[in-house]
Amino acid sequence: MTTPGRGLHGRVLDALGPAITAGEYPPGSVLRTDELAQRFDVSRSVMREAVRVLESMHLVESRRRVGVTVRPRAEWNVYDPQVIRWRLAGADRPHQLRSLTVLRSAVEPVAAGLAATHATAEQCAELTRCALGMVATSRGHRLQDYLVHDVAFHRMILVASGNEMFARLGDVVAEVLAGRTHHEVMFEDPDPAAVTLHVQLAEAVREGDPVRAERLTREITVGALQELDILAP
Amino acid sequence: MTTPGRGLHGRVLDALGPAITAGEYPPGSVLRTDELAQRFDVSRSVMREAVRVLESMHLVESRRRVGVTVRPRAEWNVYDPQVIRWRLAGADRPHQLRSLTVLRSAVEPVAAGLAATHATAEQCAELTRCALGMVATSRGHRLQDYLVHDVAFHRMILVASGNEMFARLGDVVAEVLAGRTHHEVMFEDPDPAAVTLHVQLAEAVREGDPVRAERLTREITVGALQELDILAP
DNA sequence: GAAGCTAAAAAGTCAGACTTATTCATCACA
DNA sequence: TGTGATGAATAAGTCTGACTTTTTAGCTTC
Repeated sequence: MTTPGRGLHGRVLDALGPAITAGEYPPGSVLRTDELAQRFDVSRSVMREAVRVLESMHLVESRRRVGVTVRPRAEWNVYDPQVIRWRLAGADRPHQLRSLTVLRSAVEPVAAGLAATHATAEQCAELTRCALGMVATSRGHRLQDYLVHDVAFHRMILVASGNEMFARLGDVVAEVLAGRTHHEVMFEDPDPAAVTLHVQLAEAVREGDPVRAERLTREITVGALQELDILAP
Repeated sequence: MTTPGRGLHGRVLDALGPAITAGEYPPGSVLRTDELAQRFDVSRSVMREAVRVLESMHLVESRRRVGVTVRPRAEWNVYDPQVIRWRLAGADRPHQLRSLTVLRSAVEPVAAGLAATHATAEQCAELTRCALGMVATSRGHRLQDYLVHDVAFHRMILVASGNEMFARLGDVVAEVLAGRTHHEVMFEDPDPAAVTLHVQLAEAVREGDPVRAERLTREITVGALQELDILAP
């Protein structure tokens, strides 16, 4: 989690961002900087900085003589980690979770395949450590500890792929896994089959078997998708 | 392409963004707002807005008493369309092009599979139109016209997938295809085999055959990757 | 009814004064 | 000698008020 409230403009963003992404101000809505500044009790300069940030996320568009217009959802920078967090915290969390899980199902298998050929010895070792950690915490209602290893594991796969675009999805995957553990599914211990798949995946990467690594990851992500289907068919 | 120079702070960004992403200010470099404001001949308020935007892209970090620090590349929001454009315009364009093409190879096949089951009749029709347009412009050095249809085709696949995360990669794919046509490979007419694959893909989606759609798209993206290997082995 | 003019509205810009957090160097004390 | 407290310097952060610029909407005129 990033620092919540780095300055006044950050506070404003923490209030406005979630409101906009939640659809509280529907696309086309017009806000006025001065009015917002009054509402949040900050100076116009601070408000302007906040608007600039929202603008860079393509959440709003600022035009002279008209005001700050909320843009349609299709134009939002939905890969911005901040936007993702705001949306995950809001009402369309289930929808968002599904979108991201589908993205994972596309990216992670390919990343795992690349990791099998590119991973360094240290990365392989770390991967195995994570898998063992998952095994060790997979029983006895230690979901919180399990999550830590799970996140580290998937993050390492993405980093070890050697592709920076994949690597930067680590935070997204972390959010999805955390969200799953905290609010939605998984009230009991994780599926033993899934744990085994992770151990085997670490093996495949270590042995430099991209085909097997990709196939195993596909099984993992299919499982993640099925979890969602069970929850919201 | 977005509007270049929407206000003074935009001009500053158009100068600073490319400089930072090009590594002109290496990670750890410290800039001072006042100095930058002087250099670009703008007021401090304008400069502060620009810094806030760079900060929201995780390109820099602003801290009291120390200044504006350039963050390490690994922390940049590399999915921000603006950042992508800056980097594609800079020195590590080849590296960036490769990263993005690998991303395409992961995402597009899955998107095509989803499109085969989710695409509306109108989307299927548009897809076919695009494919025919590609055929029509595939000979006689009409690369510019070909590109338009190619971009529209891939964009439609991503949109028709029904997943918003995929849909938002349309701009990225457009940048990659445009970059390829304009500067790097493709001095002659496009590969006829690739054109055929697109026609068949439109077919597969129309017929609702996800497996075939995914397989065909994999062939297309493998081709795109090979093009890069030929250029920079 | 179309073209052009005018006035208002809201963002954009600037300058300057002031506040606050953070760092670094100095100094006293153990 | 090392450690902790003190204080000054520094750069970002904030606020205010005046002014500029662009764009729209309404009105006038032909």
